[in-house]
Amino acid sequence: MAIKKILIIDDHPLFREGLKSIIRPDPSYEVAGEAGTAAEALKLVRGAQFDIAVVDITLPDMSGVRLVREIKALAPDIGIIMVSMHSKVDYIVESFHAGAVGYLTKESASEKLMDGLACVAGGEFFLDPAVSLEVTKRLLDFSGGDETESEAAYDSLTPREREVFRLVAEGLYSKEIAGDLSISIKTVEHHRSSIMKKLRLNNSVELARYAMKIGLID
Amino acid sequence: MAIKKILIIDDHPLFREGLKSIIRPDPSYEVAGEAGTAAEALKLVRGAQFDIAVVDITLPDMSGVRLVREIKALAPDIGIIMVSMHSKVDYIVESFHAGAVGYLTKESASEKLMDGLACVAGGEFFLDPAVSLEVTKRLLDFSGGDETESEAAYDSLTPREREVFRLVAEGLYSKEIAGDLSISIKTVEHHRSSIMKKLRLNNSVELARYAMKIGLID
DNA sequence: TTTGACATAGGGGATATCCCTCATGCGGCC
DNA sequence: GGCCGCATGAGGGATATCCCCTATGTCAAA
Repeated sequence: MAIKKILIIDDHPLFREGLKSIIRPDPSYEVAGEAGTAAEALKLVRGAQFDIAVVDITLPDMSGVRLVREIKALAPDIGIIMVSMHSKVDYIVESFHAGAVGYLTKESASEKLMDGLACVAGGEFFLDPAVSLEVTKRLLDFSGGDETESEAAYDSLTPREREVFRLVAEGLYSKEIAGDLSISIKTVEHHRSSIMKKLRLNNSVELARYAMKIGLID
Repeated sequence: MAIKKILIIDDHPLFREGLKSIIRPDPSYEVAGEAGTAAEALKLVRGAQFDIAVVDITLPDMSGVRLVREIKALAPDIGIIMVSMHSKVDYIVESFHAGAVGYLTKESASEKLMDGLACVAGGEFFLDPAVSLEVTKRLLDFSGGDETESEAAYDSLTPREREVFRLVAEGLYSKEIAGDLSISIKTVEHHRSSIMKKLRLNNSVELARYAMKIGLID
């Protein structure tokens, strides 16, 4: 079989270097490209053929989950392994729904990465056993209401709502946001209300957490 | 000169593996120990001699900055390089005040790590040039009021306050927290108020962000 | 033993939030 | 033209927040 070409997408060069060091000893694989942003990654995907992409779930310009969708749209045959800081069930479920076929956390041991590559190269799914317990449950009951909930929900926000969303999450009061955007407090509150309704959030703290979860701030 | 013994402290095995791969080719250094938690790290420092410690600023059981202080108390001669996801000025200033002599971000290129090791081994300070601009300013005016602000401030919280802190940051209402802890709403509000005063926060959203910044939640 | 820190609890008040409803103007779209 | 999504704005009300204040019991340290 031909050597598998791998694309590494992570905004931390030091981490990319680590992944490359782990992959390099195995002659079955070749790191054929690396990107620090989603934009760079998409450019590479358009310009060359890759067999496997290793994608960090948090990127500066786009969430990793959304990037997965865009990559799969351009190159449906590419196998995608997600790498995340967190082992949150939601992320994993979303990643698989978006088209990923592997998932491992940065807490994983390095052999896990090679296991994952082997699985994906062989056309199988791969899940870090450390997190697979709770996840398989969630993956199995895909009838259970909202699938890609948080990501899809965020997509449903209007541009103005996203703007207000960010400012609220930054810790500004409605009053300050109104001043910044030169609109009335009532309008800000209306947007905030719409945001919380769409994202099913109960208060500003949850809103801030959500914003951080999807990498909108901090 | 003898081979420099290095201790790597980071809660992500994959990242530790990456660092080891980068260091391994250079025969001047030897990764003589690694730890995933502050507790493990301190155990290793007590049991063996290390020349340099590479410390991640976010650890599960203790902040990297506090760990630096504890390590320096046990082994004053050890050279400490901080590695952080963020290039936030505060972190860097705090790290140096705590006793670190090097700082680089995970955004840094891998050669930077070796540069840093060489500097520290030679008894010099090391700062990733990418961030040194704004930092040198702050490091020079060390008279400028609050030094270790955010970390020292968090340390000043009482156990009960930390408990309430976490629950507030999770998005619970004072009412719910009062129920959880079986105390009155007024007491919860009092704790919350003390927390915000000590940490100089203006509202719950900032409180949540602070909690995430220091890795208390999510 | 007195002092001080901590956790507890409450009063009171200004302000912000959260949750409705309603209304207007502006663009697309069918 | 009529419909709909979007941004804008307002009114009103329940609840939470944020900011003061005082006060009590406990426990450890000085």
